[in-house]
Amino acid sequence: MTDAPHREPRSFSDIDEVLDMLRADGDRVSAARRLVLEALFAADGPVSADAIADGLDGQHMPLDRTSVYRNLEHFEKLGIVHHVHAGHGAGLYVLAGSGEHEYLVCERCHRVQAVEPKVLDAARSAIQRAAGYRARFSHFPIHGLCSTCAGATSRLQR
Amino acid sequence: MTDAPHREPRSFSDIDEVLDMLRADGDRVSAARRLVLEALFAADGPVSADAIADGLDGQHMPLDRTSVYRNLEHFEKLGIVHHVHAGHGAGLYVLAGSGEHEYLVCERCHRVQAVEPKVLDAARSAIQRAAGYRARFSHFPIHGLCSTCAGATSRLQR
DNA sequence: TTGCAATCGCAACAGCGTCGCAATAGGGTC
DNA sequence: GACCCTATTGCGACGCTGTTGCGATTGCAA
Repeated sequence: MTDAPHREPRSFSDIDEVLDMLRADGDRVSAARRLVLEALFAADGPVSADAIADGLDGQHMPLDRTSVYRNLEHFEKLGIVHHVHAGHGAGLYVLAGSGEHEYLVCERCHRVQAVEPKVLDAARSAIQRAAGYRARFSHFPIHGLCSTCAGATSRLQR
Repeated sequence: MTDAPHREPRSFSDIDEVLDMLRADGDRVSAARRLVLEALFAADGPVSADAIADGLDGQHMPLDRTSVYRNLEHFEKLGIVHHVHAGHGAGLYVLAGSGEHEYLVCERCHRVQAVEPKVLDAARSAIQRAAGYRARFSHFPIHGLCSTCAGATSRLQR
């Protein structure tokens, strides 16, 4: 799970568009590649490499973990995929097709929420002012309590 | 590296104070425990369990990794130590003695900077407003570029 | 000094990710 | 459609981080 994409994120909305991007690159369109992409398109959020290898739900034939990791890394280099570290446990992969996102993870319900980077710009400025850091939450998300869990917790504490 | 401390962070400034806290708790003061604490006091920031086991610099006799992990976890339950995930790689442990801290990690130079929680309160409010999350950066830090590296990067890009 | 439970250290294991290498299979060419 | 070349696959093994089981050791209280 090497960092740093080699290309800018690329936009697409279709699996065939991605396959064409691969072909245009001189890459082969193998069965495994197709299945990894199908799993990513089928997922409704970031998913682990293992989940993809198992076919998310056991639908498709199980793929070799190594190949899945290699393809995800390959896709990441091409700007088709990127990954997030949502806490302990495995890294999670998402299609980059709809532009960059940043993430928030609830420490209690473990839900991973994606937001447009501009949503966090005010927070980014505050961090810049307070600590001099230019923060990015696309690879390592913000951790905390989502509103639902925060509500539940404070109700319990009362 | 189980989460959730069992006690509130406790304050202390001295290794003997900590040893007394252990004794007061009915815990034994073993050689291994003493060495782990010495390593934590000697470190000038968060350190990995392996670094502690190796004696930071090979000064003390190497300790068993398992024992180090078990002691760190034990100390964490007592509110003496807590740990941070600074990126890929191993978790990092710090004494809790001087109160809670939150962390920022530079994605480029990998330096881990600790700040008082109140420094990030404005950012926390901005996140609360923008996404409804109550953010905590004490266990999973903020990632980004520190001012030095951000400066170096923008200079290179020019 | 003795006795016993807390702690230790070793060996083994689990999860995540990577590497090396021989076998397979895309896909261009004839 | 057959052929060839090499990108890609899948297997086995490994590395790192952390955990578990268990017999041996050792604090420490009596």
